[in-house]
Amino acid sequence: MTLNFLARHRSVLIYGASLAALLFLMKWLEWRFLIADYAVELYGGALAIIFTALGIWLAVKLMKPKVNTVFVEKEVIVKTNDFILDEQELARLGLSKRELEVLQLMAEGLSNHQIAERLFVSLNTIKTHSAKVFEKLEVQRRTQAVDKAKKLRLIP
Amino acid sequence: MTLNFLARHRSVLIYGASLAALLFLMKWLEWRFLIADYAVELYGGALAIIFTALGIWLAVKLMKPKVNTVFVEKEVIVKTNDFILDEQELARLGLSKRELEVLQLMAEGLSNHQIAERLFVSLNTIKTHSAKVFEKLEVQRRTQAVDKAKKLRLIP
DNA sequence: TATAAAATCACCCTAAAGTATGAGTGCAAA
DNA sequence: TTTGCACTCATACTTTAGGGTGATTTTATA
Repeated sequence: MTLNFLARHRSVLIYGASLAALLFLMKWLEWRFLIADYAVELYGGALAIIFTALGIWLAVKLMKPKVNTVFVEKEVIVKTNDFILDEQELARLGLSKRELEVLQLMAEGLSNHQIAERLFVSLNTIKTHSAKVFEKLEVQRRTQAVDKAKKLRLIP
Repeated sequence: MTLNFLARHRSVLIYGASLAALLFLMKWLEWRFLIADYAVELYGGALAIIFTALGIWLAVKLMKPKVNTVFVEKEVIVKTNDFILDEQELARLGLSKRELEVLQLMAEGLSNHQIAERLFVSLNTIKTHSAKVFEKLEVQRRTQAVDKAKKLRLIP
């Protein structure tokens, strides 16, 4: 870490050290030939060097590494299954509320008998309704009715 | 060459010039406040602050900010109604190519007889395949098989 | 080459779906 | 009040689907 720092700021340090040395020499000569009246300059010079170093150290310490956030898009494929009843088609075909109900349950895979039980009616009633549904959808069997109803968006 | 040197070491030169100017100022102040003995502490304090700031400035200028690159995955929802076969589910259930074929035609509303004709096989073959499909899907009737297969994304 | 799985086919039987015909009740609109 | 439609239910019959058992051929893999 320190070695790394030294390596990277070699020029600055050398410059600083040279300047400090020069200052020191200048002061030393001045102090040698005069009394301590000029000790202030030496004191000031040392202070300058020390606090410069301190400032550098603080900056290094406080500096936060810049974070570069790169967003990578990841596609998530979602099948849209939002069903919206085609009221217009429903009206056009003239399917009654009950007929649609039977069709829906048919599509869910219920047998006629099961649908009858679900709706609290007799099996005959269900046969009647499904016959009517087939007639209006112009189909021959439940699988055809379901397929067509899905395509016409009558059921989800 | 010289310009290049100046450009690269601009901060250092500025620092040096600043230091020199400050030294001059120091000398000038020393000479001006030679009488005021109490000015030493104030003088020293100001010097410390100035050179700390200068050090920080120098560090910021010279130090290249460390850049941390962080990769963040951002999910992009792609809504589609295009049918995508769930190969995994298909494999899990162990549906054969032929079985899936029969299931698809079943969902289209074809009777067993019609499917047989379409695939150039006998009605018995279709019954066998559909029986196998029901077994693997754990259902009892074609409408149930179709409903489940759609939900499992085996058929569109 | 042997083996397992897929594909194909047959036959028997039952259950479920689908068709046809008819009837009764309730409700809303003309 | 009458009429038409939706809903409900019944009966009889036909067709289709579904379950079970068994067999043969084809295909791919170890």
